[in-house]
Amino acid sequence: MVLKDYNKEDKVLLAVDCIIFGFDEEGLKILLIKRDFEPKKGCWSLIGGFQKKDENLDQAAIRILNHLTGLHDIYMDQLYAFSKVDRDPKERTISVAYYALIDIATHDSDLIRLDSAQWFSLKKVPSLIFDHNLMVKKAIARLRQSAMTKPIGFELLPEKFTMRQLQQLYESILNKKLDKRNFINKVNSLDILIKLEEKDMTVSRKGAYLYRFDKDKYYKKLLEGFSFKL
Amino acid sequence: MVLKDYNKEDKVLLAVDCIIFGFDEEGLKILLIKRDFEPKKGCWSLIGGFQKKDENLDQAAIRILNHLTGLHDIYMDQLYAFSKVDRDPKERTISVAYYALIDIATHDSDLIRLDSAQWFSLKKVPSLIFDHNLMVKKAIARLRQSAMTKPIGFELLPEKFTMRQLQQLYESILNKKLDKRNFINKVNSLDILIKLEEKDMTVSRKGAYLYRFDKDKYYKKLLEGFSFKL
DNA sequence: TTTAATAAGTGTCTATTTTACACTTATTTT
DNA sequence: AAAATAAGTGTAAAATAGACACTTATTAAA
Repeated sequence: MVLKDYNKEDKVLLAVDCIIFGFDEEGLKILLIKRDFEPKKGCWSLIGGFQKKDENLDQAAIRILNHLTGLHDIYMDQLYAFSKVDRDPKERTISVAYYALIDIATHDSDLIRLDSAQWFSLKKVPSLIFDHNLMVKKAIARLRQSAMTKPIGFELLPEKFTMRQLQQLYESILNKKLDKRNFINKVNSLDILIKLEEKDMTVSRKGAYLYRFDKDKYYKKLLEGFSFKL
Repeated sequence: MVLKDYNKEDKVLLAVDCIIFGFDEEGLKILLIKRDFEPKKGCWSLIGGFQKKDENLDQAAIRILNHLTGLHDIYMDQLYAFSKVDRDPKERTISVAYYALIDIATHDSDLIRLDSAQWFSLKKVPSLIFDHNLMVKKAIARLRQSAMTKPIGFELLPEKFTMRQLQQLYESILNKKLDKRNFINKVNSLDILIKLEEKDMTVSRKGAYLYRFDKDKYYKKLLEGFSFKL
């Protein structure tokens, strides 16, 4: 064989589905939409769409997310390619899943126009179309893994946040209670937070100091990675 | 929109490329082939092929690996989908990379018929076609990550092996020297090895005890995971 | 204005894990 | 019999992780 004939090869539809993690005072959630088209019209599903010829998968994921939710400038990462032959009953489709992290409050305004979308707590995710529940499961596992090896939070928390919020974020992700003092000591040892003068007075009578991430140090740690045993 | 017209969507060629890691007395290597077809005939490349309609990606990876190398019953894992628009100059192609782990000696006989294939030490990987060097880089990073969070070695070592071989494997993967005593202590604490009566007398005058993996405990640890700081 | 209620904030001690480090042993070849 | 080779072995110090309880600032209610 001298020339491989690409034309003889099967082509497939390539979809992108997005697992959008959000965080608010109730904990970690994912964003789902009620499908308004067949197949599986009326069922809950991840946000998704098809890749176009002139874009790579990252771009497709960003476009689809923005188009369906209005969200922009969102952190996204590729998760996994799902390829079971009959995963989409209508036509052979391979789906590359991406996951995104956002702070729900910060992006609330973007999402207001989305009446068919809804946030679901991780523990209350309904039955989804196709293999979307599997995608969600895998995304949670990945997020958990990430939480223990690199700083996350930057994307999921508002610019200013309290230690308690950060702890609650980690508790949601890891699905377990953490000790307040140990958590603070650990986080402080990472040296990626800046303590502000300002206090958040809405959550308690005493008020809680606000922090923000030191972006430079945050991204440095992101590259290095660490082992965060919690 | 009530019915989404799948037919309007772009279809693409979906390729699978395999990063095959092998281990022998010289260390960790990857298997490359010299392409005998266009484009890029004569260049070094990963083993790859196209996915067919009636198979999922895992199956495609297994088929391609077996077809091109004769290897079978090989551990493989999906790595990442590479989708840069012009990654393949001939036609728009998305490639899902898989990586495989094998013990070179054990599979030598399978590979004998492959005169266009060659093992390259990780440090001497030549320039490859398309984005294959990027794939290799990402696969090494993944392998390194895996080595620290779950037991590997089962696939890369012969059935019976010495502690030194296991240590050399980890040294190759992590690309650093490890302390002999600390390594043994750590490995023993995992409780996944069975020490045999038998010694390997080929490597030293004193001989070295052979070990084998306790499959049950090995797979149990694989599910649990661990933190292996080396 | 005093009291009660709420969540924030703070430090130490113990257990576990990780790291550093050097000599003896079994065997073969000379 | 001596020399050479790689295997095999343990302990102490340092770093990290985990357990644990009281005080403080503030507001709302009495």
